[in-house]
Amino acid sequence: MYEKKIPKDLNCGMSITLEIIGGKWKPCLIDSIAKGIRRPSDLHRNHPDATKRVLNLHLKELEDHGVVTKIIYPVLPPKVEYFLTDFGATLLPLISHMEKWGSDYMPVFNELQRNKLKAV
Amino acid sequence: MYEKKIPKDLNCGMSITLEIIGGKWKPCLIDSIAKGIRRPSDLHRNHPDATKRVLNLHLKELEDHGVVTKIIYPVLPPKVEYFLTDFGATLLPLISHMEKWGSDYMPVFNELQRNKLKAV
DNA sequence: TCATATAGGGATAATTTTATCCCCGTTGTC
DNA sequence: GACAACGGGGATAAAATTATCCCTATATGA
Repeated sequence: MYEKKIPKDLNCGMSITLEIIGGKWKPCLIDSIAKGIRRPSDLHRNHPDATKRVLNLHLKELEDHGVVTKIIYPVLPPKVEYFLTDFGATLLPLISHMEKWGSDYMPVFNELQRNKLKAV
Repeated sequence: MYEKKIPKDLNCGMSITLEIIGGKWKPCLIDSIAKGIRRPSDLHRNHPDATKRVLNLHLKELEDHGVVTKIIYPVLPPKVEYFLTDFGATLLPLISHMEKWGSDYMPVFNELQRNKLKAV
């Protein structure tokens, strides 16, 4: 990504976890790649709300962090595929845990949001 | 927080989870409060790298999201305590999962960072 | 010949998050 | 009287993240 000016705190496990999966589309990307959606264009079709640009940036970071491997086939038109590394695969249980918590408490959360709106 | 202009996607469990615990100090705050550190000044002492300002903002959001309860004692000098709600307590296993993953892979991660620096 | 699909990225702007600085009022202590 | 501790927050700046727009290049099919 761009050059960062505030050093990260790497002593805390949580900050490392968030450094790796904290991007807006990273969990989705990891999930999709794990499900076999490997090509950039397919990933983009799978997440139309994200820009190609951002997906590329995030994929680059995931690659830099050792979560995915990028394979460029020397053909034309170009073909690229991303694969989850073994390291990246260790994230899957964590991601589903986070996803599950959010889904379980989505009703609670949305209820709160509605009440807040009424109060305002 | 400030007024947001880009609507959040509330269909995805992951986005709700990150909405709730995604702030820079939120997991630390939840963790500290769960451990019995309840007063704002104590929380600040516990996380000196964070500003009082940011801690207040984050605590406010945690309160709005129903994760903590704020109790203001009508005394002088003022006394305030935060408590984890039952809802907030359901976050604890998730947070320790994230914390554990980060700690487990901290060596791997730091090794990668070193190699990247050498390459540059 | 022209549109489309493929993968990528530069330049810049908008948005969001976090940091910095300084202020308020009260009580107790030196 | 001066000062620290308590909890809080306004105004503003910096930093980080994400969005928008447009361009490169090649091959295929209409």
